[in-house]
Amino acid sequence: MATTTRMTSADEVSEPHSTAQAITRAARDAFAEKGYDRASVAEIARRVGIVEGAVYRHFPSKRDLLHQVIRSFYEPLVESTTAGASAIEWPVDRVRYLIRRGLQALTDDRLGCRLIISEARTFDDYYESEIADLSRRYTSLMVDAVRDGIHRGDFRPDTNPQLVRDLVYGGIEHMAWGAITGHGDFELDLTARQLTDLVLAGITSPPPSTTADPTSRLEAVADRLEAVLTSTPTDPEQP
Amino acid sequence: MATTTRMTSADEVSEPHSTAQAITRAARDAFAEKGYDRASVAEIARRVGIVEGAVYRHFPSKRDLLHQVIRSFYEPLVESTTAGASAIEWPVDRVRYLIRRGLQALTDDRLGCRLIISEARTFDDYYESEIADLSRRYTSLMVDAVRDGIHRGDFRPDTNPQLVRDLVYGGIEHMAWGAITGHGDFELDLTARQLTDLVLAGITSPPPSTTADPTSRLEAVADRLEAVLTSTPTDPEQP
Amino acid sequence: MATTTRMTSADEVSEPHSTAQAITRAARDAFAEKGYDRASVAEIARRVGIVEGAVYRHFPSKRDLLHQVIRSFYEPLVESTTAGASAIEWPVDRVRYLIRRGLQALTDDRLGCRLIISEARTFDDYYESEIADLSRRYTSLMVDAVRDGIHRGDFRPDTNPQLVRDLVYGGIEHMAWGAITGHGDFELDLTARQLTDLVLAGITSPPPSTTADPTSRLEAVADRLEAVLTSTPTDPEQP
Amino acid sequence: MATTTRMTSADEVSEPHSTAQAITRAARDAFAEKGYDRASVAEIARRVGIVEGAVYRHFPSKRDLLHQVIRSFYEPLVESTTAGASAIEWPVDRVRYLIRRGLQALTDDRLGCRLIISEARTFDDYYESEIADLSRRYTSLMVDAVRDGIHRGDFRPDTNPQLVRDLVYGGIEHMAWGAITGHGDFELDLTARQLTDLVLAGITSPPPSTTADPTSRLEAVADRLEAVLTSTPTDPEQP
DNA sequence: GATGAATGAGATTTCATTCAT
DNA sequence: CATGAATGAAATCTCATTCAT
Repeated sequence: MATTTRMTSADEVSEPHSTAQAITRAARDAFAEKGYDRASVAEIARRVGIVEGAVYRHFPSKRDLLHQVIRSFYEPLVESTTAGASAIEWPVDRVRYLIRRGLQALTDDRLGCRLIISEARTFDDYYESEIADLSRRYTSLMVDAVRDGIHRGDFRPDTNPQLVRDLVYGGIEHMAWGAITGHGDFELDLTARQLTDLVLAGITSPPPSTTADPTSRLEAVADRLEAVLTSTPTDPEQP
Repeated sequence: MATTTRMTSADEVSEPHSTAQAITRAARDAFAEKGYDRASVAEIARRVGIVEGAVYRHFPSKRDLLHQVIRSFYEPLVESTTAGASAIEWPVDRVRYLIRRGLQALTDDRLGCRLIISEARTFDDYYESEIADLSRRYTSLMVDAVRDGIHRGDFRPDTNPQLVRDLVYGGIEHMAWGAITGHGDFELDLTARQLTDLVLAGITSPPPSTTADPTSRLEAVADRLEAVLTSTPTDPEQP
Repeated sequence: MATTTRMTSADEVSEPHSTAQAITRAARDAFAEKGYDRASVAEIARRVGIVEGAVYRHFPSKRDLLHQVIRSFYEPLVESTTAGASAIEWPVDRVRYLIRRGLQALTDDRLGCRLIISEARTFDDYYESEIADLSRRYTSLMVDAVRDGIHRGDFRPDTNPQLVRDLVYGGIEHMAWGAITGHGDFELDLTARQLTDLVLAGITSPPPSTTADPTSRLEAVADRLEAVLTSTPTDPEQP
Repeated sequence: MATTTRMTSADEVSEPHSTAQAITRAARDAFAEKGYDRASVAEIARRVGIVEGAVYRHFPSKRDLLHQVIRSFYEPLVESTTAGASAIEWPVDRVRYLIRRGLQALTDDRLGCRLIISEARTFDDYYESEIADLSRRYTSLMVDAVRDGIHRGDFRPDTNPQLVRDLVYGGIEHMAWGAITGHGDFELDLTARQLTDLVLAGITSPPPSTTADPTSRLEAVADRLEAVLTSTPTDPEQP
């Protein structure tokens, strides 16, 4: 029975309604290429090889189709990223992971990313919609990681987690446009490392070896030692 | 009488085509609120209080109107920012200025920013257009500042200027959306400082005063400790 | 039942898109009556009994509709005329046929003719279009016939075939306007004969029949005169 | 004073309202190039260098402007051709003249001719208008010439004058299109001669030596001669 | 579920014409 | 007479959506 369920489930996942999936894919391409408004249902149907009306057997409206398309790309991304992030204990590593994962998504499915970047936010009810939830869940992973890092003392206490989130995801989007429009490409590993280094360098707590503070602390230590040592002569319990 | 005529003339000069300007403003609002595609020329005309066709007396096409609107906002911004940046010698300060100026623009004219962010890049010929030029000129200010800073040794030699540009302007855009859509606001001065600090901390070279000095200071500390320790036995004021 | 189905199928074949055909017909009428520019798509749709937009389900543009309309009339005409002309050996007969066929077409479908005459040539790209090809093919039949006749010695060697073509088809067009606009009609057979006679008389080589007859008769006259004169001597004995 | 009046008059004639004339000329060009419907009043005004509304100071409507334009070209042509034709006595020469004059007009002002050919006839009230009158007057010159020729016995009695008119003017129009659209030019003198020769050959009465009539006349002559000759011997010395 | 045709509302754009100045 | 702005009607075309088959 488990097997049966699994297979059914597998079927549904891999090919639930082949037409519906084909429409979703065609819509994703069309929306990503021309934008939601300029991509017509007729064009999507043409890409699939069906007639316009047939689209409405699977999706109640064009707008619903957009939501579906975005969800089908975004949901797995959010799920997998959430899972991946929650398995990493150290905030620094989690930030590193989130940045790399975000860039990876961009490399894997630029059209999907373009959709989210340019179309998801264009509707009035965006912030009440399911997509907005996904977006919030996704970007809050970074906020949480940074907060966590602040708590643990890895990141500066005055770090603004929202700022880091805007910086990272905004930066990725900015790169995305260069990559999507073909002007300027990026190398995943290198970019991930550089971006991570920059951000971490910007928010990491004064590391033992890098800031001025430690030196003064050492000086303080030295002072104390000196004080102690020079006071030793006056130390009572001298044998 | 001559004076009167002159004043009228002056009025005409300072406000040469009040209708054209009114259209530009209405278009900016409409485009920013609903997006280029969903804002109709009819609506823009209604905002101005003229009929649809009258818009075409002043602008040859809807698209041209968009270009005009964006340019009228972007061009002054680029000019003033270029002027401001070129007057600042130190890269660190220039980066600080560029970040603050960018956020300032966002505070000053959110609708204009929204337009650039969400509409300027939606046309196929974007990268061949005048607006793309403005955009390149604008963001290259940051790239140049960072490059300059690398040359002078203020920024790490392995800093990627394009990455910094994407990070900063992408980050600002990301904030912009939050601010524009009303969800989440930001305080200019605070945000500018935090963003600047983060980025500068991320790219600034291990400061000459923090790396070199500490060593000598540590040596000094060591000397002092040594002195303290070695002097103990040879403590003079022995009773 | 199979038969019924087949017949239906046959009907469908012979009248595959009744709406498209209805549009073509309505467009032909409207274009012919008011001219391309002054006949609106809305009017054409109204004639068919559908809404404006429905026309665009069948024809991508108004202009394309015009082309289609012209082609659907012109192509068969050119084909059939070409076939008819090529079956006739003697140039004189071929010219006769072409003239009659041209006038016949005018009688058969004046609206179609009006379209070709007044609308086909109004577009800038006319001479690069398919319709221009048809036109050239059509009128070159006359040019070829005349050339052939010159070769064979039926027509004067100094005949200008292009001139004949312009004369005949221009003349037919001129008549067409009279006929179409209702002012002045023409009787097919009579006009065809007169036109043919005029043109042939104008280009035929000094005809064996026209020269020979009078000559022989003159010869006869001469004979008689000779007879008379020569009989004079044999006539003295007149009392 | 007489001088003043004359000069004013002269001015008015040579430059009655320079603006009005400029508009007429610009309109002629625009209408001829793009057709009446596709040439806008704005474009005509632009060619003149005035604003749209100014056109209406001189012409009550666009349509009226067209009429004016056509008349200003057609009227002189009709007048001069009428005068020229009426000065020629012999029908053959008159036909020759009319053909040459028509082709000449085409050479002199192709745009004007194009207007008449393609625009004058497109209005519903064409046949009630002044332009139609001009057209009738013009083409009837040929009809009259042919009729005259028939009366005098120069042209065949079965010649159809209307047919000749359609042939000649239709033929000229046909050539005109080739010439106007740039495809195929023509040499005035040669074409005029060829066209005239063809038409005259087609309608001229069998010349003294070619037809039946002369033959019978010759026969009559022969009869008389015969009579004379035979009677002569018996008739010489009549007291 | 799919088809093909149709709908109807709305988009951009054009343009002859008017009118206050 | 000319200007410049505006009008309002109409034109072409697009498109999401519906529906009988």
